[in-house]
Amino acid sequence: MGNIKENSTNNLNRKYITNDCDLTYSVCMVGGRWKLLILCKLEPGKLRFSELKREICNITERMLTLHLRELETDGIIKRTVYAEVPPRVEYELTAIGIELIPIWKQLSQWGAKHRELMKEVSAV
Amino acid sequence: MGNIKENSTNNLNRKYITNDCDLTYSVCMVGGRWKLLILCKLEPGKLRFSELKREICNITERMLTLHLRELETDGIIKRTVYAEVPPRVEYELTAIGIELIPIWKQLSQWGAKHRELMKEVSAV
DNA sequence: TATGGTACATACAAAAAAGTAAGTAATGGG
DNA sequence: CCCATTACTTACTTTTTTGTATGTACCATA
Repeated sequence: MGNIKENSTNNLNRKYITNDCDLTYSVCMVGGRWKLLILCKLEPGKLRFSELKREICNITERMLTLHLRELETDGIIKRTVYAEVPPRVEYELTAIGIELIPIWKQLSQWGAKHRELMKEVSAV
Repeated sequence: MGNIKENSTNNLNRKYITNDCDLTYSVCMVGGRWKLLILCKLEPGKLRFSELKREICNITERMLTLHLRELETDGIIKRTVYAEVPPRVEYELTAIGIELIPIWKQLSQWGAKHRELMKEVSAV
């Protein structure tokens, strides 16, 4: 997220893992703290920076910026700047980003089911 | 992974996010560096600690232990200890763990497609 | 008695991610 | 000229995750 050390074991391991496994690669791509929340908010359509900020309470501007940048770099969202003052910037899912949606739905359902299951277990 | 500070903003935000969103919850559950690789290896069936270690080159015993513990705590894998010397411990997916498999497949395909796409883009 | 294998545990260090606080550019309106 | 608004930067601190190195229990076998 900030600077990474190119030759740290940590970074080399990340590369090794994501090269080796498409699944790990995918999860890395959306693994940041706020990324999925951002993507969820963008599902219905375009949103401005300030709208995202308002919708995701607790996120700081810095975190929002960083995650948006990474998602953009990874081609999952598209950023459009309008030459106005004060500035207007809109974010939206790209085609490949939209392809994630049906998969999310399933993961989401799995999560809900898992959550229920854990509740039952801890209740016993 | 180690000790977490219960009332840090970091931890409170994690809780807020995972409570709010089943999707983020799911991804958190498999978000550790080596977790998905471990789960992939377990897909065909039970494996011993040492077998996992051998199959996932570069992983340290500490990391393998930590991730296995978390996956176990989260009910995604099951740990069976045999009272032998030297010890034998086997790991396998649970029912809810197995339910993740079809979702992985799709995510994996998405990842492969995304990877191709990024290659094309950077080639231009 | 020393050695070896298995599946860990522990103390510590390094790296990365997340969060805090303050500042910036541009310009239209008062 | 001063202030407000928007979408960010930047420098810094804290927290969390990952990695390194070493140690442990158990008993069978050499």
